Amino acid sequence: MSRRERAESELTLTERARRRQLIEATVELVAEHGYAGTSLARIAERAGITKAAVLYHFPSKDAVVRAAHEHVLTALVAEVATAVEAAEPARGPAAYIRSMIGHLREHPRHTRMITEAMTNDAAKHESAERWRPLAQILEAAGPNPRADLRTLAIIISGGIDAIVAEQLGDPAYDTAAAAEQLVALVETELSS
Amino acid sequence: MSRRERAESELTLTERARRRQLIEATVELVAEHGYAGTSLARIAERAGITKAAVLYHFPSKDAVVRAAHEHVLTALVAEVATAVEAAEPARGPAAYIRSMIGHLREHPRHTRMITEAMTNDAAKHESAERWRPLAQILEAAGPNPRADLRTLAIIISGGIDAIVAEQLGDPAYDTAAAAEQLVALVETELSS
DNA sequence: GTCTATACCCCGATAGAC
DNA sequence: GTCTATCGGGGTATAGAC
Repeated sequence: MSRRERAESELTLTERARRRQLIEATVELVAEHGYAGTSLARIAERAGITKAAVLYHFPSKDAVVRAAHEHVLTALVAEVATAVEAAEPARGPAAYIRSMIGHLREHPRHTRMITEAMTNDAAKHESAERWRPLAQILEAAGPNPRADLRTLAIIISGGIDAIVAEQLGDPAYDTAAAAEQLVALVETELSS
Repeated sequence: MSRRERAESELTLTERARRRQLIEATVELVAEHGYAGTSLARIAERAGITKAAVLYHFPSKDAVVRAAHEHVLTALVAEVATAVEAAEPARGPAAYIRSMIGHLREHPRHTRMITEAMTNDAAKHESAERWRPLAQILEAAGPNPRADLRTLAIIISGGIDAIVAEQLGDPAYDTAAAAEQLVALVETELSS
């Protein structure tokens, strides 16, 4: 709803420590019990304070969860961006797919946090924020006569989500191999 | 958790009418307000009875929502199965994609109900129930040297979900065109 | 067999004391 | 900055009216 009221630099030291502590507790709890199973009381308990104290540092439960979501998303976006920029444009889509699936495989708790956040209405994230960067990467990879890049980006994102979700339910599922298969599918399409 | 205790035929007339009424009310409410925004009190209010009366017909709120979810899913599965069986095996994947996206476009309320159910823990649906039938359709479509069919099925399902979700956020999005693009992608892959 | 009334406990949030 | 107290509302369980 509203932007961050104060800049990070204006926060007290203890304030920043508390926020970080609460965010970490929230990421763990959402990973373990999902959004609905994560109550203010549990977050407070894990941080050693009371419900009301949590609501002193954040205006609402949704704000806590949103902060935790952003924390985790920032790390993901940074890693994917680095990987894509390090690749030559033609391999951008492959770098995007591999780094995103790889990051989520290495941070399963973050994964649950992100998937939970996508569904709960806090996800006022315009879906465009998800597909537009990928569509640009696809465009930079070269001319593509056949596909609408928005739809292709949406399909790829959905495929990534489904692969990652599959591993959540079946830890033995080989997401690296799945990533390679998705990469092959996309590169075939881009050169068709 | 447990199977249906009594067969449909053993239910009272009023019981069946009430269940249907409650399921319809729940589908509408979940479509309008999401799972979290759908309370027993609202379901009861829309049906003209009290919370406790709802819990006479169903053992819990989750059971009501699960019944509503199954109701909607049954219609989807039936339509898709009919379309796939009517197609020659080689066009099975195309029929699957087109009929599923088409059905969800024509029943937006069902769509919200299904996507909400997928995330909330009531989704004890082994994901295998989703990808295995599609993997069989892919297998029946012909020999496929390159792709692991489980992963291909997972990617296709994710793509379908993402396309349908996109339309929920942007009603102007052309899901029919997106379906054709996904069909083309899959058929290219299957003939590679 | 169908339903109402009631009561319980947990949740998110607010007010105000320390 | 953190607490207790309290509120409205949620899901659930039971007693008992009809």
